[in-house]
Amino acid sequence: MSPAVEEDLVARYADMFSAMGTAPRLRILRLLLAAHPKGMVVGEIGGELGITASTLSHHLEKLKHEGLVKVRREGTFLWYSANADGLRELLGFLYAECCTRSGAVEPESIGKVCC
Amino acid sequence: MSPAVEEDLVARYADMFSAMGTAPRLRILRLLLAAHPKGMVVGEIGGELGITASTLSHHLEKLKHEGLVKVRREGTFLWYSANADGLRELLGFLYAECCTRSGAVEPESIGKVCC
DNA sequence: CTCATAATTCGATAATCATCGAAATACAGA
DNA sequence: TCTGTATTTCGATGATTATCGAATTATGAG
Repeated sequence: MSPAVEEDLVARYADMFSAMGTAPRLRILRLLLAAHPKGMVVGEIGGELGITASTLSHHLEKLKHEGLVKVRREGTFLWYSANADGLRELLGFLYAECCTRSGAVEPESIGKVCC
Repeated sequence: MSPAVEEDLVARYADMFSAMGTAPRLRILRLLLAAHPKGMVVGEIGGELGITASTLSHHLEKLKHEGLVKVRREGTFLWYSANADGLRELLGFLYAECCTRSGAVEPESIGKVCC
């Protein structure tokens, strides 16, 4: 991978981490993961977390923009759900940095994976 | 786990993600992981990444405060290194959310772990 | 076409953040 | 103790961010 591309990737992952870097947004993401793959309607998320509509809309926009959630419309409702592809990519990056590339963290300690 | 404690944990993980949520800090962390476990001296980090001393100091303080790096003094030099415990905890959280609790991401897709 | 509901966009504000240069501190050697 | 180097702290500034209520848009039902 060329250095420039790698720099861009790092910047992109930083943005993804930043999107998860506030309690309200991380709670939203957890909620959507718990409701995966169906996801949740905006109003239900707001009701569950006690976030006003406009604030919630901005948070969802940010999460969507960084590829952590996706949205589909169903009539007048918008269903937000976790974006598995984005999360897998980010998790893979963190795993590679911590385990594969540096060996700072032992894979077995992350969670039982197999065997 | 009591709900209050879980909320606190989520807030803490959010702060850790936030610490990784800017390109300069994520680059610092990558650099320290690559130099793990020895770590690097502040001046060397700054030289490598082209960050002024005072800015770098603030970034390192933030990473340290969130438990992502640690520091030891050796004479007049400060050696910063990745904090494996903090990273393992954060990686474990993300893994649990994405793979264990929700099944949104398949463990095998993260990286070759074993078998 | 009008109405009601869902959600976003607008406009604004207070708070946090990233960054810098200059000054201060910490430490080792002479 | 004085000097030089490493690093942090101080003080300040511009930029971004989180948040809110009000206004607007989108959609389907009647």
